[in-house]
Amino acid sequence: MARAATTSDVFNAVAEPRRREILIFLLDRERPVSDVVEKMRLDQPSVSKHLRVLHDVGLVRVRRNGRHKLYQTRAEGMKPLHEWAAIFERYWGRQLLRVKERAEQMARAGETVTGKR
Amino acid sequence: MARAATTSDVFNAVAEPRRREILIFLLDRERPVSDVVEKMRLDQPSVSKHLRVLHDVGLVRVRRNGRHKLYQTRAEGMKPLHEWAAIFERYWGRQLLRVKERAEQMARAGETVTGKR
DNA sequence: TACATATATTCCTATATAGGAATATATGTC
DNA sequence: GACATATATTCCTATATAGGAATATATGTA
Repeated sequence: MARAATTSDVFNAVAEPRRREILIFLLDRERPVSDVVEKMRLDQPSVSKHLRVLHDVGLVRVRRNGRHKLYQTRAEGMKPLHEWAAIFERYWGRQLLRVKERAEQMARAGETVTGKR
Repeated sequence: MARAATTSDVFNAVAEPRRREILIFLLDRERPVSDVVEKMRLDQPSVSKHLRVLHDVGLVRVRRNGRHKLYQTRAEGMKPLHEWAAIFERYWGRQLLRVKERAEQMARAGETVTGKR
């Protein structure tokens, strides 16, 4: 099996660095595709393709304004990713402490019980 | 260009659903590969390969215990992902409000100015 | 309608999987 | 050392890109 499609979920969509940049760029206000092209220094078709992926997974919204299409990041779309990452938050301090404890324990054992290096 | 390597960063590593499952399974304590195999219902080589990716990006730690290797999630490794997702947090409520406002505005315009439906 | 501008889609290719199958490596025990 | 157990690596294949090139579609304007 190959990798899952980039459009299969938010996780896959934001795996691409360019798309993460685009999301930040479109976070504070809506902008036409041409602005993204200029900012990203990517060809227009590439930008359109990235925007399509982001739209498919609900990370941007679009509306037409004349011949422009205005894209903006849908911050709520990031919730699944944020909530998932938050699961790990409560383990940060705790785990660092435990690893440190074990390291010290092993260091003591090395000093007093064996000649282990 | 193809997609970036799964080992290029945390974002790419967690794009794979199985790896996300493994990370949760290994979050509270260290476990041998065989436990992961049993839990995930994947072949052992597949699990080893997933663990390799996770280790390469710093999302798990390993230590040998006899002929077992004990893996555990390194929660701190998730920080980059968590911090990046957190950027979007402050836009959640705000954006929802604005979109609602504009929708109402357009609705009013449709009622009073034109016959637009 | 003809034309310019803005954006999207299609076609192409090199690349990187994810999992299955087979095999290799490492460690413990007798 | 011989053998069993635990884990890792290699080889294989189907699949899905990401970007470049070319083209198609949509909209505004004269």
